[in-house]
Amino acid sequence: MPELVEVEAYRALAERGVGRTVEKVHAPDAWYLKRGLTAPGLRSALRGRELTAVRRIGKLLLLDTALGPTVGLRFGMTGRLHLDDVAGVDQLIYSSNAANPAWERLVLGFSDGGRLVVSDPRRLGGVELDPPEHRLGPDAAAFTTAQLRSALAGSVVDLKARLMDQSRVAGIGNLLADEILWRAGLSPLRPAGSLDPGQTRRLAGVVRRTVALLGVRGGSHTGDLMPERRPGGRCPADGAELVRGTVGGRTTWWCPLHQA
DNA sequence: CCGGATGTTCACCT
DNA sequence: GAGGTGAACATCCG
Repeated sequence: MPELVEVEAYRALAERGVGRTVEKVHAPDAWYLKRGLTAPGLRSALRGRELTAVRRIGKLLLLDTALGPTVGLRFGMTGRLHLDDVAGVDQLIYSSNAANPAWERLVLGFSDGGRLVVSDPRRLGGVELDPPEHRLGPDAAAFTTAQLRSALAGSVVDLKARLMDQSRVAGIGNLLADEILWRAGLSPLRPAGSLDPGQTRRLAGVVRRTVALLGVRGGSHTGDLMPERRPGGRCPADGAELVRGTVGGRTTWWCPLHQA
């Protein structure tokens, strides 16, 4: 599913669109257009505009246009990006890997004949103009220890819930959170504000390294813990049987032996 | 064949 | 204000 890792791959792919001009806008699904946006409104806002930059904050992909609005793309759990029929990621867990034109929620046709396509079977993502970027916390791929400290400080909320709070830290979803906490040896149930300075510094490092590693491997589902997230699964580090629970409203797996 | 599980965001409630 | 809960989504798995 698209967490920071997948959306970063989407961003790199979408770079190919920079410098090209939008000629056609196809937005057949009104549900997918958020915050009052309509298909005619989107069309008139984008047609004839050149893409000047592609950015990413957490799981939010941003397409800047010359003298026009910024397009915000969210991919939910099952959204995919294609550009000129090249896929942003090879495989997306929890989503169908088949292609189906009925799942195309947004198509930007460029004047050179290429096209940028957002397809999303379950329609959990969305498109908006000029999204409120300021509501997102620092990006987990590049944040500092000090930024993580302030994101966690003074909170009694479960550590995992805080890491997934996009307004505090942007980009971490459920699978990434479990992998990070497993690597850091921290229980998802730890009060967020209970980490000492050394633990916070180490966690910041684990976050950055895990994001980078899974990016190289090719997705948020490529963590070492992932194959063991099932009944009877065992900790790859010490062999203890993993515990399953609900933390921050999401299914959570962790090692009761070394995650404290 | 069908019920349950799946993660993200947001509206709503305490 | 901060934190918790549930709805909506549609497909896939057992």
